[in-house]
Amino acid sequence: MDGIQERTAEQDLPYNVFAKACPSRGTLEHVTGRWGGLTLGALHEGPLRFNELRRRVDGVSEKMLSQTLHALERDGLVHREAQPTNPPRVDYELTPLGREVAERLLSLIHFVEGRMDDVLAAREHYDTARGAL
Amino acid sequence: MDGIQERTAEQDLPYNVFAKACPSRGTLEHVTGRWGGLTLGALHEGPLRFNELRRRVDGVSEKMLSQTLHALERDGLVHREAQPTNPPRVDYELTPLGREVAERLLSLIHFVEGRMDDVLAAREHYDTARGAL
DNA sequence: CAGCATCCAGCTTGATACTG
DNA sequence: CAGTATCAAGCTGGATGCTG
Repeated sequence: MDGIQERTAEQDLPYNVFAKACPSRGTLEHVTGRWGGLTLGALHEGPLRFNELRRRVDGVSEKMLSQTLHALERDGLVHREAQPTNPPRVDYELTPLGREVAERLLSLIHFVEGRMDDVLAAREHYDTARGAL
Repeated sequence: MDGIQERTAEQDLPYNVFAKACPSRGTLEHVTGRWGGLTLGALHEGPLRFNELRRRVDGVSEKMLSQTLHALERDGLVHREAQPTNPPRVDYELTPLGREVAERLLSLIHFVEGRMDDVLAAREHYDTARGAL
């Protein structure tokens, strides 16, 4: 086995996602939510403007992207840079903290992407086993 | 409104979460969803029975846990071992694939937990800056 | 271009009750 | 214990229209 840190989930941290009332739960949800993860992932490549981001994150609506961006900015993961030009130009980019979060997220995303064949196979197996009952 | 197929600066993978129609998107959502992540995190410590899991994942309802577990089992991330005893006993545990996913997820979770002070500070800053307008 | 406000369909969720 | 079934409520998110 590789040298994975074999710690049991609860360490002596002040914050614990497993507790319902912990604020870390909320932040984790912003990060892993439907659009949060994809937004952070897209921004990991570099700064993007609002509509660039929208095209990049396939399927997101204007409203949801705006909402997502606000939540991430509030959590200090994304920096918003508005230029008072006409037409307006606004760039979004990851903060150093956001970059670290995005890296860990991307590690998960890429892993899942890389193992989709296994997942799909498991799915098929599960479904046929069920159908046979 | 078709999706962008082009990959970004990413690697050359057949699956791409950024595309709306990619099945990896669904799996990623099972994994990072409201309860999926916490469930995988809890199971990373070892096998747990249904109600143990419920207690561990604070706030999850019976129904949501059941639903979550089914999705994860179908995706091949969790293994369900039922013993036909009375009263019934069912153990859930991660598959090897599930363990790898859980590790990456936990890396993210622990990172977020460890930086919550920064997040909370950013939040406060954002809110007071807004309120001042 | 970069958004905010509003409306509302429908999906998600939580209670509750019930089964094996 | 380990779930399933059902139903109401509420939140999510898309469409639309408007502003600077």
